[in-house]
Amino acid sequence: MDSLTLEDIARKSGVSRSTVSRVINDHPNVSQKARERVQEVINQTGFQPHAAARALVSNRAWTCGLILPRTINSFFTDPYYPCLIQGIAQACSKQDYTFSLFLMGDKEDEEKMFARVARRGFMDGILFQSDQIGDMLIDRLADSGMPLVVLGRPFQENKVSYVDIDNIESVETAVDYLLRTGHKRIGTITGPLNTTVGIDRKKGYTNSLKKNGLGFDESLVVEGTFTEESGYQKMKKLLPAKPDAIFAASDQMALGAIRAIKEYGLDIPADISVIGFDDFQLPIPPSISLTTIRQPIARFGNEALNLLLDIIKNKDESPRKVILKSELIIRASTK
Amino acid sequence: MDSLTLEDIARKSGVSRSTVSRVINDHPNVSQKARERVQEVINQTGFQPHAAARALVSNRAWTCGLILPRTINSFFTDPYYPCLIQGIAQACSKQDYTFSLFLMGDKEDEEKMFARVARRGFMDGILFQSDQIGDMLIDRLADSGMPLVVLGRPFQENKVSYVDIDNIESVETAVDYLLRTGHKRIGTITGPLNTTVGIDRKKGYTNSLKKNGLGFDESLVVEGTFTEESGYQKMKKLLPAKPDAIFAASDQMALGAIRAIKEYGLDIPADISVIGFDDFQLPIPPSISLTTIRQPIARFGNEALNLLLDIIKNKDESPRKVILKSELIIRASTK
DNA sequence: CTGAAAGCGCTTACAG
DNA sequence: CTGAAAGCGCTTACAG
Repeated sequence: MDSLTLEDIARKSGVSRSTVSRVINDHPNVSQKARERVQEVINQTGFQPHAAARALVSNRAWTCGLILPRTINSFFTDPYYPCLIQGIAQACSKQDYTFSLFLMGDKEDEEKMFARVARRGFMDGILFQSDQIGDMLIDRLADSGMPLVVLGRPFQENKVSYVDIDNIESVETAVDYLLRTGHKRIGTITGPLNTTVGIDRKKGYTNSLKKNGLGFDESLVVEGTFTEESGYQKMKKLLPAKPDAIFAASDQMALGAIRAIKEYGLDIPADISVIGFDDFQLPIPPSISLTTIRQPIARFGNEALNLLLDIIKNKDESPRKVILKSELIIRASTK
Repeated sequence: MDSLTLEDIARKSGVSRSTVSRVINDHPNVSQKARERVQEVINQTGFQPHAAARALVSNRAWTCGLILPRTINSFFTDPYYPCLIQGIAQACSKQDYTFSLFLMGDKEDEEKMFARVARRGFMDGILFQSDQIGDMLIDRLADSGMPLVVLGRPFQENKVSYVDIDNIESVETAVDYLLRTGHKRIGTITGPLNTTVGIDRKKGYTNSLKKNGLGFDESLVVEGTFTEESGYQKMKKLLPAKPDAIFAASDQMALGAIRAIKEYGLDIPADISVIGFDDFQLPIPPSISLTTIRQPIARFGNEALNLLLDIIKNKDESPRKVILKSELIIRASTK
């Protein structure tokens, strides 16, 4: 590792260290000639400014934190997390930012994370994945004054900035669609009801039933955990209630539900229609042609980072929210 | 965000800034009395030293990079990545380190990543997930002089330090076991054969056959991609060859293979025994009781980070390797 | 457009 | 054990 400094580059190109700094930071006040000379030396030597020195003086670390509560069972099986990470990685790369990942397990991790995050000069802001347990942390983080954007609606939605997708509306649309296409007994496998995303998607379901003059049938509603296995187990519980359609709050659960339905000897969509939620468009498409709600996960990461950078730049105090639209994708699992 | 400096703490506790620094860094040369006084002020104010200032002067950023080539299809579906990330996160937390994640897609990401990684004062070292495509990058990274540990055996194994598990030996043991328990026609679904892990696990398979005096039967070997879906598809190809046992190079593929076998109407393990590889011990256990090789994934991350920290501290030049033992876990999918 | 100078917040010999 | 001082490698008014 060479350790050239600005001073070295300045000497080699016959200008002052101020000028070199200006060239590096694309400052306008540099003559064409000087700029070219310096640029040449930089290219030739492969000089890279010292990140820490730069962070110290400019008060900008060019790094943000992504905090994921590890309390979520689905972390290891739900493509949501890799997709989210990919989206944020791409957005960061575009903005010349870097992100540090924090996976919190126990209370101790939490304290350690908090101490490190609080160190000035370390990160410019934080992206925090909303969930039930971690939500206590949101208050602490918000109080610390560190720029913060929550991924998904947090319980304290008026206090912090967040980005979310239109969970309620999109599910409502999907269930409307099922009703319009002649289904009478629509069941749902919800997400965990101690999370806002679980609550909101369930709300979309009940909204639609109510709006269409249908009563709420307890026996048609079960609570899952977003995993394939929970979809499978919960669908078994639902089958005796004889639904003719199912809305599952994630694709993984929809896949599990389909497995249970087939095992039971029923046909999809002839006997039961199934709608999922996610449609992450992975490199390997699922073998089942699933009607589902597509959430724009890549855009989600992108919008979150942009909102965060905006807050960092403008020292904006008032919480802001960004809600992204999802889209119903109709395929072969509904009739 | 308060922005106290060392100087402020020094004033408040009636000592010099040197002494405060010593307290923070646990330097022995501080009187009990001074230490207590300073500690009290620190606790009271919640002072945290400025990370960038510290990194600048101590030449240690307390951050490392984790680089994952995103070229791998299985990134979105294989629990390997979340497990790995968790292992490294835990190890980092213990060592008071932070890690930045780099997910590379195209050539452009690669250049950006490289430029950022090369900036001095930004990261102390790099963990690089081995794979076929990214391996060109390993040379560049190694040449840059940045401390580097590769996760999994890289193709240029003599040039860089790495940690790996005993792929060849453990698979050999597993296939030995199948032979010992009376199986005659053992097939395998390998990993991608342009990766060292794919190659090594296949080698374990052929080693065992050879050692036990069995010929290599082309029709019993197919190449998968580590995903469930590829296990399913490839097993279908394998069934006409009438194997009585299968070694799949990942649990995901084993699960896919089992799906195909059951669909075909055969029984496990009565007709075909199945052994997988991974046994990540996720919070949600798989519904199938699978005989498999357990790789110590949490330890893997831990050992990798420790090796890296060691290299950083000792400026060690000669490449080192750490090989971890896996373990055959016998369950109900073998007879 | 350019350079000399101050300063960011630390750590660490050095002298006492 | 303690403090004054130098210095890490940058950026950014300031004066020209």
